[in-house]
Amino acid sequence: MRRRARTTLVDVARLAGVSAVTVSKVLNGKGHISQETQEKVQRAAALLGYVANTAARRLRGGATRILGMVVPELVSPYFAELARAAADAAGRCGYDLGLFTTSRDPQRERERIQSLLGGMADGLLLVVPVGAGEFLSTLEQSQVPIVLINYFGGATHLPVVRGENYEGTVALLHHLLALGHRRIGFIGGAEHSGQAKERYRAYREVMRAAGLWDETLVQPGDFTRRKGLEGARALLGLPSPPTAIFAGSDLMAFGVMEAAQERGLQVPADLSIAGFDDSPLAGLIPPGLTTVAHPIADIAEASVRLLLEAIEGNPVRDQLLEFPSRLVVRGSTAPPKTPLP
Amino acid sequence: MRRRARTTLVDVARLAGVSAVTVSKVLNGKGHISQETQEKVQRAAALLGYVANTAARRLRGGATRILGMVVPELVSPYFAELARAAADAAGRCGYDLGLFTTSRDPQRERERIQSLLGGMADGLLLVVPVGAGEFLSTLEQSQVPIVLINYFGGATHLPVVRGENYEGTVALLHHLLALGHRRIGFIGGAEHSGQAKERYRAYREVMRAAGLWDETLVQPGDFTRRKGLEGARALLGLPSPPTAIFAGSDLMAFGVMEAAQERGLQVPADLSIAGFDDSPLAGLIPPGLTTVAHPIADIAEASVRLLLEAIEGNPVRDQLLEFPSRLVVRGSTAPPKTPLP
DNA sequence: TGTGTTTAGGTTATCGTTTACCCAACTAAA
DNA sequence: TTTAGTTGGGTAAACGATAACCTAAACACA
Repeated sequence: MRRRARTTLVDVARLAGVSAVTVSKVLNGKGHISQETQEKVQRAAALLGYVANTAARRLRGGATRILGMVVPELVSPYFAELARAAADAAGRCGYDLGLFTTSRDPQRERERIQSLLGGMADGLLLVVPVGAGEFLSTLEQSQVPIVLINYFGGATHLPVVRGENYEGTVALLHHLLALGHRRIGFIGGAEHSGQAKERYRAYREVMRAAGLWDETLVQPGDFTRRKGLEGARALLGLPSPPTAIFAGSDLMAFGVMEAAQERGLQVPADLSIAGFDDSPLAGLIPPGLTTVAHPIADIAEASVRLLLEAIEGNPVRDQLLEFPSRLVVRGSTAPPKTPLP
Repeated sequence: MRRRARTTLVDVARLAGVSAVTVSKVLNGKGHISQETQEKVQRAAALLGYVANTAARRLRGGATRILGMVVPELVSPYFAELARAAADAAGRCGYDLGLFTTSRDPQRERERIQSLLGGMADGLLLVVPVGAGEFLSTLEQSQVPIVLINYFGGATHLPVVRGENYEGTVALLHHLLALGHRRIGFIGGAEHSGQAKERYRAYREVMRAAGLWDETLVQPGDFTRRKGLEGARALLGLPSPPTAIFAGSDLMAFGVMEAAQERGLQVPADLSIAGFDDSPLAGLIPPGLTTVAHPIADIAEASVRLLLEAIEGNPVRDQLLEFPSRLVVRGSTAPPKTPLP
C-alpha cells in the first residue's frame, strides 16, 4: 500500500517533453516560451494535478503566498474576528493566511515565531505581549517582513497597527461618571496584554482625577468569562460594593452579568455593567452591553496592506497606525439607584 | 540597511569547529557524538540563536512538527473551540497547529489543500464539505496523513472523526413534541455542511413520522445569526406560525431570539427556541438556550491522536469514530400556550 | 553581409537540512 | 592475536524549485 510520490516539476516536464525549468517558467509566467509549448505544459500539469511544493519554493527564496499570523488564542471573539478579517484581506490579494496560537510558554513561543520566520511564510502578523522587547529587536533583523498588531510595548522599529484603548476607556468611564456612579469596579485583562495595561491605566487615571480611586475595587482578570464571574463575585461581596463594574473585555462582562444574576441584582437598575470589544453578542444579550468598539476590519486591513507592501519591496520602519475606538452605549448602563450624596 | 542572513547549520558548525552533519546529529539526538562535542555544539547553537529552517527540513523529508488544519471559518464558536482543542491536543504532543480557513471558491480550496499537503505540515486535519467526494480519493493517495473531521459524505478510506447529529436532533425534537408542540419550524445550516444535512434529515423524518410535516415551516440558513433572524421573521410571519423553532446552530437560534423580541414574543411562553452546538453563550443568554452538545474536546483529541499515529507510522484506513451528542435543556423551551387540539 | 536584439529553451548551481554511507580508532570477546 | 562490534565523526547526495547564465536561431537594420 505504498503511497504515490507527489508529482514534481520533473514529472510534468517529462510528460510535456520539455525541461523542468521550462515548466517552471510557464507556470510562473516568466521568460519567453512559445504559445504552443505553454499549452503543452499547462495540459501536462493539469493532467497530473501538479501543485508546486511550498517547502522547495520557499527554500529557494521564492514566495509561498502565505502570510503567517500569531495570536494568543482564538476563543475570544476579538481574535477570531481579527483573524477572519486578516484572512479576508489577505485572500483579496491572493495570499493565504496561516494562523498559529501562542502557547503559554514564552520561550517556546519565541522558537515558534523564529521557526515560522523564513520557514514558510512570506511575512508575519504578530499579536505579541508587551514583555517581548529584546525579542523584537531580534525580529527586526529578520529577512521576513513583520507587522505588529496591538503592540503597546517599548521601542521597536517594526511597523505597528493598533486600536486605541486609552481614550475609549476614558470615554466609557466618563459615561459612567455622568450617570452618577461613584464606586466603579474594574476587572483587568490578561497579564501581559498591552491593551489590558492601557485600559487599566485609563481607569486609574480617571478615577484618581475624580478623587474616586479605591484599590479594593480592582480585580485581576484574563479576558475570560470565568474570571469576570469570579472578579464580580469578589467585588459584589465587598462591604461597600460598586454600583457599576467595568470589565476589561466583553466576555468578562458576560461573567459579571452572571454574577449579578446569582445575587439577584437587576441590570442596569441595581448594577451597571460595561465591557470592551463590542463582540457580536454584546448587542444581543439583554439588556445589551455598553462597551467600546475597535474597528477590527480596518486594523486587519491596514496590517495586511503594510505587510504586503513590505513583501513587495517597500519596507516600512517606525510606522504607527492607531485606529480610534468608539463608545457604544446600550442598555446595561443606567444611573445608580442610590441618589448622589 | 541589509537584513542579516539567517543563521544556518553551517554557521553553527563553523563556530563549534565541526561539520554541519555533526551539528544536525547533535540537535536531533541521532548518531553517536561525544559528550564534549555535544556541549560545544549546543553552546554554539544557543549563542547564534539557531533555529532549523522548516522549509529545508521538510523538503528533505523530515518532520516539521506542524499539523495543518483546515476549517470553513473561525467566527462560529464551534470551529473556534474545535481549533483550540486541536491546538491544545497537538501542543501536548509537541506539535504546533497551523490553521487555515477555506475560501468560498472550491477550486482554490483544493489547490490550497494540495499545497499544504507536503508543503509544510506533517499531517492534515480537514473539515471539508460533503461534495468533496472525488477530491478525497486524490487525497487518499497522498504521502501526508489526513484525518477528516465531521465528514458525512460518501465513501472514503480516510479516517473520519465526527460528532453525532441525527440522534441528537431526534432527541431534541422529541423533547419539543413531548412538551406539546405541533408546529415546529426549522432553519437549516450551511448548504454544503454534512452536519446541516444530518440535522435536516432528522427533522424531516421525525416530523413525517409524527404526521406533522409541513414544508412551509422550513427555512434555509447558513449557521449565521443574520440568517437565523431572517428565517425566523419569515416563519413568524406565516398565517399559522410555529410555536417552536429549531435552528440548525446556536448562532442562528440567537437570531431567532432577536426576531421574537422584534415581534414582542416572550421566550419560552410565546415561542420555544432550540439550537445546536451548545456554544459558550447558550447558557448565558436569558432564559438559556435549549440545544444539543457535541463533545468537541473529545473529537479534537481523537482526531489529533489518529493523525499522530499515522504520522508515526501506523496509518489507519476506513476508521470511523463517532461521538454521541447530548441534549441540553435550558429555559428557552416550554409547553406552547395554545392548548393541545 | 555584418551586427545587434529578441525569442525559445536548456544547463548549472543553489537554498538548508538530513540520510546513507564510509572510515578510523578503540573495546570486548574468542 | 585475531575478529567483531561500537563509538565518533566526516563526505556525498538528495529533496524540488528557481535564478542566473548560456546557446541557438530568427529577425531587423545599417
